[in-house]
Amino acid sequence: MKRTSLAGDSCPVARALDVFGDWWSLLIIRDASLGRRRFGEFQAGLGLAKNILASRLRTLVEHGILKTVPASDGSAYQEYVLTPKGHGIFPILVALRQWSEEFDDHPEEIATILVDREKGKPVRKLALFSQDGRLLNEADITLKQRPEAKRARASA
Amino acid sequence: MKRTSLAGDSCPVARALDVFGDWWSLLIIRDASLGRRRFGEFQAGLGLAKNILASRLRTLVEHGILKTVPASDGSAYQEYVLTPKGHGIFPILVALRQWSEEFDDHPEEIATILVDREKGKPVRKLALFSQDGRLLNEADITLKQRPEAKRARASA
DNA sequence: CTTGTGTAGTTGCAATATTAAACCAGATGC
DNA sequence: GCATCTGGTTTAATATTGCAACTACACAAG
Repeated sequence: MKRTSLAGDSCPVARALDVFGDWWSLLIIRDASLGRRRFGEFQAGLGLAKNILASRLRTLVEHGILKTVPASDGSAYQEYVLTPKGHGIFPILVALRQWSEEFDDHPEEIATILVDREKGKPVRKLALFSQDGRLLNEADITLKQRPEAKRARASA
Repeated sequence: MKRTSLAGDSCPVARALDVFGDWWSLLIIRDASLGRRRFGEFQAGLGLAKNILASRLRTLVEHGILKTVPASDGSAYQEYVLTPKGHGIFPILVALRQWSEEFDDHPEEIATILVDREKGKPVRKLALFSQDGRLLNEADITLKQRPEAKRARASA
């Protein structure tokens, strides 16, 4: 009766959700990407229970999204920072943000906007392009079975 | 002691997660975007308990992501289809997929690839551009306080 | 070195959510 | 009309979440 795991699923969306698809993980990752590093910072900023936070940090570290490093202030504590795999989640956060900006019923409650650091102007919407540079929308794409070949069989 | 709601949060990421950030909603939306419409299709395809599915469908309809329509086969049953707000989640699904494709520890278990329908070639990675067309990455952006930010609690 | 305070958790318990399975009503098919 | 299919709801067991209390160690002051 455990919560059903999506780990072995063949769908990459499900596989991603299996790693950080719970109620808090993406918010922890968001805070990490904003520079929060310490257990107490996450706990105070998110307002979640400490046992839940400890559990989430543990699994995010296990999955290689966060790693622990010695505290940057020279103390004996540790800090949690994003790995490259964790930084790879950034586009997902942007996509979530842009969906709320476009479709939220109360957009006036949104406090911040994403701007490019150089010019201070809002960014464009994330866009999907074909290999030859055409702009694609949902109707222009389809799923194809992955060619099973690829990896050299038996790396012997 | 209820599961803490993120609905009133000022962060657009949290607001999006409040709507479809649970264990099953995004998978239901994924299936809907692949053309699944019937309760039984979702239930069989996802393998989740029927009461959970019923509950999720109800809240997704309440949030305006799905709507019910008369069955397309002329029967007296109803079907669930994505609204424009629901179709707007598509880039999030793409971002999740691309993260798994790039960072999953067992990418050989991923069954499908996303191709453009016209040429049948894999799509490019989602990309974020500035208003004047420069390609941006995580380090090139920053958050700015929204000018007319109204009341709200908590973080960025 | 002793006391006090802050940080980072763990533990125990109550409340809530998820699951699986049984049940049920209306629609469909024969 | 009767059996079956579809789309749920109900019930009971189990798992997860949230909260509060507790602990262990770090650090700072005296």
